[in-house]
Amino acid sequence: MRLVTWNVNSIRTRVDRVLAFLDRSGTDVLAIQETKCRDDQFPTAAFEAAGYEVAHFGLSQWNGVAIASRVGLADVATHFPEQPGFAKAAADADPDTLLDVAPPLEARAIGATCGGVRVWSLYVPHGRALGDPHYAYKLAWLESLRTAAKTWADAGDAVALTGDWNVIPLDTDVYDAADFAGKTHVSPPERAAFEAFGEAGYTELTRKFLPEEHTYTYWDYQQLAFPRNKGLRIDFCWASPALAGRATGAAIDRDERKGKGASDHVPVIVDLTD
DNA sequence: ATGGCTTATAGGATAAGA
Repeated sequence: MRLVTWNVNSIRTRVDRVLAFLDRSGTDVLAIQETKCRDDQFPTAAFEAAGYEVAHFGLSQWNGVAIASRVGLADVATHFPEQPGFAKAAADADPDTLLDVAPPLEARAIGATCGGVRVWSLYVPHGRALGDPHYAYKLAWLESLRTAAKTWADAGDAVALTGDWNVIPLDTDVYDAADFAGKTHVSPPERAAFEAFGEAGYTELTRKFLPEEHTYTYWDYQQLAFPRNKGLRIDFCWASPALAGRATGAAIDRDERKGKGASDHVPVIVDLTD
């Protein structure tokens, strides 16, 4: 089974490019992030015409996650257990006035069982800045996900946690680590929250097969980042113990960043035996 | 060329991204 994750940065803008990728890549399951639309706006018919079932979870123009599969799509979940919510208004307000009003859930996780694998398409919160409420939200989100992931691993489930993790795990995963000093994505708490999945028994499959330094999955739209190869490695696939041994390879489709109308992220591919 | 941000929005200044 070929499993791909791709932050498409608007599915409505990118649908032709995504369908062309599916057509040529042999993808069985595509985990999509940043669809930037509501469920009723998602181009479901185009995916179905290409032979894929789709589950999408989108609440507004922000975030939005989906799974497209041609090997089955069952038991869809639009959040993981204890997934925290976030609201700017709530974050800005006096905590004492919030009492026990829970911040709303964001569309950042969707899970489905595809071809015998429990696939989660994940869009980890950005964090915005160290000390920002969104940064605390990011760490809490990752901690809750790790707790859930540990229970799945302990149950022996074949789980793929694949998506845009918004963490740069190593200094060699960024064009210039000095440029990110004091910013999000590289802070020790974020890196620890990411590596905690390894401590929970998971294996990051793209690192296993693509260990070369300065291997990127994202290039900013600004300042000629792609022609200058000023990229980041932030899209990953963590596999549970029951799944990791089935991995046979990984690839990053760098060519997808070329040309007009590219997303700022490229597809990240892993191959799994049945 | 791989080229100096891009996307969405009760619709154009703002929020968000990394």
